[in-house]
Amino acid sequence: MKYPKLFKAFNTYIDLPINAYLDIEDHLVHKKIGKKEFLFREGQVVKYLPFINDGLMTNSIVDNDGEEHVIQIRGTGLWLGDLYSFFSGAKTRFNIQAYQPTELLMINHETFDYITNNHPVYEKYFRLSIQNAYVQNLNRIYNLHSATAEERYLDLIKNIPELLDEMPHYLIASYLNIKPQSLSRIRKNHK
Amino acid sequence: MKYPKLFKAFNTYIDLPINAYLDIEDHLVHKKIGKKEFLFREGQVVKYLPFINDGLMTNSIVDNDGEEHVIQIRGTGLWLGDLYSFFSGAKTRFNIQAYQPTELLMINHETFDYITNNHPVYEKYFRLSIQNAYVQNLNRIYNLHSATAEERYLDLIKNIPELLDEMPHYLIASYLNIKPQSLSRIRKNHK
DNA sequence: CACTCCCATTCACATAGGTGAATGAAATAC
DNA sequence: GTATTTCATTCACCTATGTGAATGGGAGTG
Repeated sequence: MKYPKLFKAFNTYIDLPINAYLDIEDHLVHKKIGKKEFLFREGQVVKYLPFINDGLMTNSIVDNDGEEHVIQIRGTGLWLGDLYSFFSGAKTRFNIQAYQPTELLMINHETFDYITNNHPVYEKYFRLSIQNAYVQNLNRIYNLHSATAEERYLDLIKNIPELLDEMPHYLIASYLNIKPQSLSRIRKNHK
Repeated sequence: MKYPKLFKAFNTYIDLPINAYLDIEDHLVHKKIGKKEFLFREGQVVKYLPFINDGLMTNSIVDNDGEEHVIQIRGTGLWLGDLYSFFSGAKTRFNIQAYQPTELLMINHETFDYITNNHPVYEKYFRLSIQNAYVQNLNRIYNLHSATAEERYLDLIKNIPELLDEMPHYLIASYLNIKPQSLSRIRKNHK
């Protein structure tokens, strides 16, 4: 088994037979990208579903004032792309970017059709996976509504303690919907 | 055709053959609920996928301080439930509630299995539908990050002008992530 | 009709977080 | 190894939004 993390990811929502897993291994597009490198940029049509086999990535949008807003942060063992663009063929609004040297395993359309046709359990996996992501987003919205900046910060570092070392603080601030100065201020109170 | 709005909703993402549509009509659970009535409450396991055939509903969470946070507002022609709870059997975190007399068409598990087995195109519809909802949530998060309270207000009433007449302002304020007093202040500047 | 209750609005004041500038350390480039 | 750029931090000040109290209108109930 070449990619145990991918196998494990599938098995969080379904019981994936080992042969169904092995059938996907050689159809994956393997890609490495470096710090600050973009995987996809706003305006492109996304041709792959990317799994982060090792690394750290952000999904962000740059607004009209040129300010970058980090919408999602995802690390090793998770997917981060734009399902909508992949399946609809529409141009993506998002910038998907690495912030550590990152190793990706990517599924293209051909592979997606191949594996879902041969192993319907994959279809179920992707449905459950997106349902889960959908609810995560609702929870994120709730969090932005109900928690203070300080609470959001404490929450985040509780969940991903290594983030402070692995990602520029100004991006963490953006994800928390505060300015870097405010993040510094909050951190000062928690030393 | 009893429910043209439902037929139209299906046809936003797929081409639904009329016979496939007719096959669902008599399996729907029809329900009417009144102002302020709950469809589902936090802690319940959601047994239906509800389509709003006519009316207006909110999805909200009450925090530890007893404050209600409106996460979603949906009107006629849209779905609003908890897909996650419906498909996983987990208890929902959300309160789904009407704010106008509301007429619902609901799909239960038996009907869902029946129609997706007989007409695979429904499977595709629900997958596309949730992908779309997922991206809407990302956009909502972006909006909360990048727009001021005033911009969010103007955006909202541009998209749903009737909302101000049909829903208590304190809930609109909650959806915008501001207090009712702040909504009043903003509205004063736009008369 | 009178009595509540609920809610939108306004005001005065409080505060979380934003802003812009200054500093220095670390990373990157030359 | 030095120069340059990037970024985290701090500070003083500012502003959008929150808070709590007061007011009055409108809907619902008896």
